[in-house]
Amino acid sequence: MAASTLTEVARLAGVSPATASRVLNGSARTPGKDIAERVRQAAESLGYIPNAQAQGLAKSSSGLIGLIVHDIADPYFAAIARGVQEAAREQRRMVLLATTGGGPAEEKEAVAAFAARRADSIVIAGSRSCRDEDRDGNAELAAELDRYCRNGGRVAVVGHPVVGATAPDGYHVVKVPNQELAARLATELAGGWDGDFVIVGGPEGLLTSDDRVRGFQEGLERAGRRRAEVLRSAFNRSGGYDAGLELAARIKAAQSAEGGAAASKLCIFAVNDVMAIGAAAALRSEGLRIPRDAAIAGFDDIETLRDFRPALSTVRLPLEDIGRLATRATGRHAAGGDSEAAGGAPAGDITGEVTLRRSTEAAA
Amino acid sequence: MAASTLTEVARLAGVSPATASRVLNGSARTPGKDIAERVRQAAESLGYIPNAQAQGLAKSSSGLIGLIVHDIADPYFAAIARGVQEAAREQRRMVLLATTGGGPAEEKEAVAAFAARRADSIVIAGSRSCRDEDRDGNAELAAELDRYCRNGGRVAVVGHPVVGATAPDGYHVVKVPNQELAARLATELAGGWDGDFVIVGGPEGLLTSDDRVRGFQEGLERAGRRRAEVLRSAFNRSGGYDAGLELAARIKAAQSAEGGAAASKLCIFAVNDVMAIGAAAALRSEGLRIPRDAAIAGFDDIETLRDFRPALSTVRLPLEDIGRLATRATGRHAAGGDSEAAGGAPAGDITGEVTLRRSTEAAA
DNA sequence: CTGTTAGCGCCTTCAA
DNA sequence: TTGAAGGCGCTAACAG
Repeated sequence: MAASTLTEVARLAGVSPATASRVLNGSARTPGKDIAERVRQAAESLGYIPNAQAQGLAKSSSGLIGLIVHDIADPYFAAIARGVQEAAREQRRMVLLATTGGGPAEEKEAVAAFAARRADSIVIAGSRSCRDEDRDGNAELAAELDRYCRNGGRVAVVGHPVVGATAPDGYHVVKVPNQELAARLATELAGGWDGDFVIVGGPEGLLTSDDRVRGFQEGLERAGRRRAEVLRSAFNRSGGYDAGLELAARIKAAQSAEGGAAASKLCIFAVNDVMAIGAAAALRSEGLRIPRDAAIAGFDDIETLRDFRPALSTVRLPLEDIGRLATRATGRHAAGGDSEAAGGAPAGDITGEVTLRRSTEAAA
Repeated sequence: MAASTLTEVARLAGVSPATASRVLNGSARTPGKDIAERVRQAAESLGYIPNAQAQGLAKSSSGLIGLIVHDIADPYFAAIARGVQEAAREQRRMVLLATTGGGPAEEKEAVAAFAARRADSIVIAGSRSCRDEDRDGNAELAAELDRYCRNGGRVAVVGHPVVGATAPDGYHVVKVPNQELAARLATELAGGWDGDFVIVGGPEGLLTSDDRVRGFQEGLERAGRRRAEVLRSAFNRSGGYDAGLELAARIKAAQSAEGGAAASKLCIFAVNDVMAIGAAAALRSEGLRIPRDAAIAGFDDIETLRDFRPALSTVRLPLEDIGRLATRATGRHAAGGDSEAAGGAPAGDITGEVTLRRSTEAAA
């Protein structure tokens, strides 16, 4: 009742298993046309499906690519996953999914699990952290990755290298110019905004968040503005909401102090779209309107959020491309820096685009 | 340079591979404490990672669960995927992801690929179709699933059984009461709405869409209202947008004909949230406001869309639970209908909740 | 309680 | 070109 095997196919076709194998997979070239046809028919009639585990064991390569994300339901990761999936399909590989909630300890476990399954490569998405509490976790993750690479595995990390990881062979980083883009966003915003800026950031030590905060401050400085205060909260909608409540209180206080809405208005930069949406919801729940009482901008340009009103100013990141590129970087043929040397722009060059929309319009 | 093997560990510990295996995995109980400790140390010092492929080959069971979705970046599927992922983790299994774009042909390929990898079970999410063009595809998919089940695989389908599939052992359907919930939505809506209803549905033959359309009509009827006209378009945001444009034109025509906004207003039911958002965007782009000029409701209650304004009336579906349940239904210990017989409510009973929000408020 | 012996299903040298 | 033999790493029956 178990699935039929290559041996059975061979027997039915009256050939040796070796021959059957040669026909059904493309080792050299398909042997004698008549023989080949017989084998194929036998396979067909038995409903033969090759056992990938056995193939993998014999060839020691599995056709698997492991993807590690914080949370697959987060639209940011879902978009990256789509890119990974597409690229994997091109390479005729399957993707193994692991969600970790963001801790390096879980990430380490995921890497080990992938290694056990002999995944050919691993893509790690999700912000790295350099907080003290994550020190040990990071070190263990780095060690695990190192071992994986030494055993011939390929790794691509989105954003930042794993903290403390040496860069062994097969270790790629898909860099995302968070800092530069945040700076550009700040500059453009400063051009049309008189009031002060506030940043709603994630916890200190989250590299992606830190980059965006730093970049935004730089951009402000470049535009001759004073640095923005930074509020810290969770790197998700609820964090944004909390910060939003705090800000709403301040705004209302300022408004009543100055006796009118003519007060200098605040422009809020949340380090990702989801936080921005949370903050906006909080302001709204306190009776404030955007952009009348405050402006707000995010980062990522999450597709599902594009219909949000007022339309959110943000930085468009090509999330799918990021996933695709990371995956391709770990492909069999992507080992060397050839594409970089030959084609001009390195294949891993991600770029984004500042996108100003209504949420930061100066007009009341 | 390749990862170290069990044999190496055994040799280093001075025991037989069998013993090492017994220690490192839990077959009976761990042998002699001293021996066990030695083996564990040897494994540790070699950085031993068991080869899951080899284990799978030997035990003929892989610890893999395959998940088939239309598009992982679609928040509906992403939410289900999260549930699947969680349940898989509980069962110490890993999830293999396949995205198909919705065609039965691709789904069949995915099933075959999972079968090749010897996935223990498969979860299929995404609407079934009974359109003519999908007839052959459905048949092939059904055949493939059948074969998979006969070989001992377990399958759970979300929503509807695969068209034409006999129900072999190990084949589960997680039913979603789309029709009933849509009916309830219609009834509740009818209670607070005087005007006419229109349905924005997906293409005819998409079972989920059809169920929701049918249910909504039923609910209307039950409430003593006349049936709604049904507009057909793509089962995604852009389909909703197209339909929205069409409706906007009608609404404006009606308004100017009656010379005022006092005309009987339209309530639009889009068969899923994403379509509803698309339709809402279209209305807005034509200068119409919700719920002033028309009401609108969706289905699913997608999390990312909850901050949309005006808040969307919809039917909350426990997407994560659905994924979890589907996964559990295919677990090793979920074979029989025991849970159903023993625990009262069948484990696969999904329920939803009508959630009325501002988008369908009658007040102008 | 431990070691020995066969495979799991396939691929890949090697001879023929 | 085709077949025979060995092994990928592990587990599961036996035997000791």
